[in-house]
Amino acid sequence: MVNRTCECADCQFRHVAFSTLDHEEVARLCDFRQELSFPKGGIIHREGDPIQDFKYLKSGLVKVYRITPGGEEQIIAITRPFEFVSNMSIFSEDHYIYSVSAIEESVICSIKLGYIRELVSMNGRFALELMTRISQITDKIIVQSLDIRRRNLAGRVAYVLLYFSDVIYGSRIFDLPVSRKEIADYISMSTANVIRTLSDFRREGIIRLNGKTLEIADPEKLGVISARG
Amino acid sequence: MVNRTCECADCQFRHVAFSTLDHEEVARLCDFRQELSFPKGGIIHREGDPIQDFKYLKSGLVKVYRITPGGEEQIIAITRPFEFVSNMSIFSEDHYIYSVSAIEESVICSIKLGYIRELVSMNGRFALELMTRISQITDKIIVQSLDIRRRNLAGRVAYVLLYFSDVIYGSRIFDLPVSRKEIADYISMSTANVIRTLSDFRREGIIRLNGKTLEIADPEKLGVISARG
DNA sequence: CGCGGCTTTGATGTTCATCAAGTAAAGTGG
DNA sequence: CCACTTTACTTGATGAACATCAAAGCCGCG
Repeated sequence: MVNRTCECADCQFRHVAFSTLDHEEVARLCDFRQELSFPKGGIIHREGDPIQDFKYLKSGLVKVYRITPGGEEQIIAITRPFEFVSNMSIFSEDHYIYSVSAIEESVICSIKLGYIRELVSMNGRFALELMTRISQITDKIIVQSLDIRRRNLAGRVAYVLLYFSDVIYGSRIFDLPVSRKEIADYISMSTANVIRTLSDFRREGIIRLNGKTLEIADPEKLGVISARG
Repeated sequence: MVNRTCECADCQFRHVAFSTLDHEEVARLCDFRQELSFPKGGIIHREGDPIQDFKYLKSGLVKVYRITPGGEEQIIAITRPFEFVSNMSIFSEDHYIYSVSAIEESVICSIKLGYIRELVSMNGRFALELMTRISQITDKIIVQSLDIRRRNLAGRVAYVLLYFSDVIYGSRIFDLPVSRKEIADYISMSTANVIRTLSDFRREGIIRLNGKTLEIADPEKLGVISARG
């Protein structure tokens, strides 16, 4: 699960937020860094765990979620690499307010938060770069939450399918990474109605759906439903 | 509308994010700073305007909102002083993605963004302080949006009344700062149903309501409705 | 095979938005 | 200050949207 080899200097992911670090800073980074692998379904951290590391996703796919007082999962984000995993709250809280788990097998780069704070303090360009990245990510989450809220059910399903297609996979054909129930938890509707809406789209020829495999047959129409909804 | 006198060194709002600045930095701040007053209803900035300043609210009450493709207002936040006004996007975008207007007469402290970036670069403690503040604010917005999404109508109305009471006014009796329609735009429901739900609460003795004046007569029951909804 | 979890569909009732009509309140111009 | 106009508020009635419940099919896994 842990891999301590460190080739940060050559890491292709330095552009995520570490492009401004100099030679020595990168070298020190290795001392504060771990690479962690998680199997499908593995929990990266839970609500309430103490925040001790700055983590970002190197490969895989994760979901960020919380448990409501009623005991249901509410999914906040499903994201690909380069989006931070512990983006929110690392500067404002000392315990996580959301859980994160791996939807696909995932690799996390985990850096001691103390060193990140040190870098922010010492390296102004790093501070600016990091703020920019974190802002981008939180902006996206807020916009997505507002987008979902203002849509009706068909609009929500269309929206999330286009999100998977355009943002997550960049392809009109892909395997749904989550269960119907998780889609429901993501866009705040009931599982039955997610399935019903998918069946409607299939009957209307907007999508082709076979188990988890989905093809968006008519992206324009799906876009109209998403926009109008 | 503009007030150029500068007594930043003594400003009671330095704790917002400027507590770590030294003497000289505060002095320079004055060169990059303006104080702007807005009447009730005044627009502080609009979606699409270029972002040139870091702004925060010194007094008053503002709403942050966007216009949906359908032409309706969707309110993202209603906030009191110390919460930044142009918090989001100042590091990730060069044009505002939300509009902000004054619900009550408001005073904004507006600082050239270039100087803020300079401070972040030069003063690590300031960078950390600012990141912490911005994180707190975006965290709150995300949580609130998720909270609203998972509630039914009665729960949403109860939630927003408790928000006004506990967070905005700190009192069980207050004047509603916004119209019924704005409440609807805030919690994503129709105006008629906001009114209906308020009438229900009044009939059940949970609130007393006379025009804009509202008293929460039974906070416990309202809390239950908010929690269960 | 047989069991348990995910999926699908139908039936039902509730929740909610919309429409319409009316009332109160708040501006506006003379 | 009053008549007029407009905007905000309120309520009821209606139908559409949506959640919930129940039953059955499917599929993977022991």
